[in-house]
Amino acid sequence: MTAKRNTWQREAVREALNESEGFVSAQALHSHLRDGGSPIGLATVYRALADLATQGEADSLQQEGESLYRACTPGSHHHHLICRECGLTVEIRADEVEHWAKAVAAEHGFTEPNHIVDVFGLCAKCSRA
Amino acid sequence: MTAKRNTWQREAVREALNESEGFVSAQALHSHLRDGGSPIGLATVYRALADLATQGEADSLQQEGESLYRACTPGSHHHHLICRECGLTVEIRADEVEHWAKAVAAEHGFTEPNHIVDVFGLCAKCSRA
DNA sequence: AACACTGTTGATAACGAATCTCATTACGGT
DNA sequence: ACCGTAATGAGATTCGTTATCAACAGTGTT
Repeated sequence: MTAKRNTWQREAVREALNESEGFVSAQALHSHLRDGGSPIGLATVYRALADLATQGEADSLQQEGESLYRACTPGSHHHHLICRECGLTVEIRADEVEHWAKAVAAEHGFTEPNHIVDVFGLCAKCSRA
Repeated sequence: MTAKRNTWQREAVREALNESEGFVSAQALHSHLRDGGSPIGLATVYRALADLATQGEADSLQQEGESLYRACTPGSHHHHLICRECGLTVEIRADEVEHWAKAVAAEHGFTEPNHIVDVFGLCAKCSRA
């Protein structure tokens, strides 16, 4: 009976992730938690984030050689519109793109298609500055 | 008169990149060059690849914490269909996606939209195995 | 062709993100 | 309360990438 246990650390990471606007790095999240008085370890934050991503409770993307994470609505496939400046993130559904990806893959004989689709830009607020 | 100089090292990297099928890491390219008898340094390979990417002669993507590079047709915006197994890569044009990305960005007040779009899958050959 | 100027190279050190180790802790069922 | 074992965490380790800096080599000039 290998069972997954519930620890306050995992919950702390989940909460901290939910409080964060936009994508954050594991290290940033760890610092934030420590600043908040939590004695949580860095390795644990990495593990918790990896788990959350696996379970579909968090999305991740790679930027400048590091992984960034963000809480997301579980069970729904979606993509992100991200502000390069402030990190503000909007979830976007894009059925057209899903179909396109699948079609393009099939067209070239590829199977089991995955895809990475992210849009970066400057949000309205940052555009004015 | 700050001028960029032509060295055999840069040319060697460009050639090695053109010979490679699919995306390769800087380290892999360096090993390949050394195996071929070239005494080129690792740092130089990194610099050359970064330059090529900046000049639009190479595309790069991040996978599992490392940057991969590939020669590409300069001046043309395109995306990639990549085999997870063997690395075979196909350049794909996708005007629909370009428009979609621009539209979605504008819709949410975002300006200067960039986007990352890559499709992964198993190519016909690898699908059979 | 010799020269000087300066961009480039490369061995190595340094850095940083992420993972591994392993003794200790603590969750969860009995 | 007890036990089995998953989870934790401080530190060491791995690994990709970048910085350092003295030696080198393109490039334009004389």
